[in-house]
Amino acid sequence: MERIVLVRRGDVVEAHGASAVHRLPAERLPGFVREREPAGVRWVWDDTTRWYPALLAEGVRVARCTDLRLAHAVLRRSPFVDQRLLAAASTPGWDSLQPVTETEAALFPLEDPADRLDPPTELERQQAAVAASPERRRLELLLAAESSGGLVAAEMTHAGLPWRVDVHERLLTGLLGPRPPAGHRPAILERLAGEVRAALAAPALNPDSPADVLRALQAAGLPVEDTRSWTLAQLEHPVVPPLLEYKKLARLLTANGWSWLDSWVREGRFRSWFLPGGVVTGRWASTGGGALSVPVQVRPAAVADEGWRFVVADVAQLEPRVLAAMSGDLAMAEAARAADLYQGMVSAGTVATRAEAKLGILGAMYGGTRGESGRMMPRLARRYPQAIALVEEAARAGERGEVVRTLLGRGSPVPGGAWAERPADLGDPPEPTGSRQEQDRRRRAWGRFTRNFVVQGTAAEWALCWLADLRNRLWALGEGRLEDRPHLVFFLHDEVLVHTPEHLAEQVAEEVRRAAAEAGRLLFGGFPVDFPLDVAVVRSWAEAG
DNA sequence: CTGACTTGCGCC
DNA sequence: AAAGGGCGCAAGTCAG
Repeated sequence: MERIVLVRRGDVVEAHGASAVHRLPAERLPGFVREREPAGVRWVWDDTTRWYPALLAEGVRVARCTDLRLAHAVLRRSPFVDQRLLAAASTPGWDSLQPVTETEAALFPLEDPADRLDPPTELERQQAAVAASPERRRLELLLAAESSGGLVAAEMTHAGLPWRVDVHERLLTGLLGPRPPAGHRPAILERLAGEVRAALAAPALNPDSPADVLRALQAAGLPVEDTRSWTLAQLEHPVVPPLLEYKKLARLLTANGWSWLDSWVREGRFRSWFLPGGVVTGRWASTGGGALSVPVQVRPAAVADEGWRFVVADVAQLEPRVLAAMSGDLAMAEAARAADLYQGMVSAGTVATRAEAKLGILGAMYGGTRGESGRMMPRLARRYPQAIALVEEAARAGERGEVVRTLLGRGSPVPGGAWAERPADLGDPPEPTGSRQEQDRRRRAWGRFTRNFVVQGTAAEWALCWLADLRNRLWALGEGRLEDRPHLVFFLHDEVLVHTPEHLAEQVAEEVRRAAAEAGRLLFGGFPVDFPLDVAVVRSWAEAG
């Protein structure tokens, strides 16, 4: 497989191949890539977000790339890497390189810091670091998956998630009333605000101000310290129903109301940016429109095009299954043989009820030590010794300030300022009796983070492999441009949406399952753990699950 | 006025 | 019923 490193030099692009360097004007790049792509090329560039959108806009899709920014971030933290091999004058530049999104580019046409970096030499350092690693194979898989994630993310932004403004607006009008002029509350919110003020005898109350609401609740004699919905729901008072209703609808208005539509939906597509590796654990982040927390409430507006369908797939209980596999815990893997892992634990006699199983497993992965989930731990530790030992060891390592890693070698951050130095920095006077307790509290909190890191991060690796393999399978199902074939339009930790012509939907569903099985093999070889999917072929996202 | 922080809540 | 881990976002609040 030929490797071609692309380098921007002003308006000229240099393409460094194995035997030659081509220089071409930037606008000829799409043609250049299109021509060479069929022969099989791994394109190497500083950062997918700086190159790929322009190629996609010209209808050019690439099969493989190396994203040096993403790879650099992984290698710099990996305990599998000898950091000396990565060191260079430009290391801080690569460390601080940020992905670009269209809005930023348009608003801040500043000189790009990427232009001061040299991709060919960075590639050499990265290759040397991987080659010298005792865990070369794992790192290679992680880097390939991460780069592929960069391609998927750019393609999802390019295609956008089909979104029906008319459906969304009907939904808003039904719940809130007609769209009000700027600066005014929708009629239904205004009515609820009036009911809240009346119930609290507070005519000037601003229900959007938590502090204001808290004062009014306390003045009415209610014993509350915050205004969270759950807190309010515990109270017996006439203000509770209208206030809860107000908060729910106000949330819809501010998070996914008319201005959200104005900002994020264009030409029938919700377009946000997905940022692979945006979370320290390796999960994706997003920017623009809160793409990773699209409420169930508005999902009816995500509707496939005429003659098209969504294939919606999610993995049941991804993280516990990953924990079973990465720890090699055969007893837990046996419970995971059931489509419902928690039910499998009940069948095996480990716990009495599904609710207990869920509580115990979540507690083990998140570090819940109190209440029922804490009481469950001894039983889980007896039954699933390897799985529980893995998370316990990760927690202890974190408490000692050590780095932990995922299966493929993504390293956790060092605790840094998070626990010891911070109180002084904040001017928080260390109380003689409290400071030790505070330190212990911080240590335990970091232990909960590292405990979760190993599982969440390895689950993110599984999901990346799933996505990468699925991307290739989808491409093979169709012809023409990306958006004419079945293509990914959404990804959320353990769930994907594929937009596909209706006649290919069943094939897509099958490929989604095959890709999941392949991801399991890639990460865990022959270890007997299943990753069962819920797959639905639907017109609207709301019909799934 | 801007920017940083807090609060609360949506998603996994 | 959450809790316990990870996020993004909007509005209010407050310091400079």
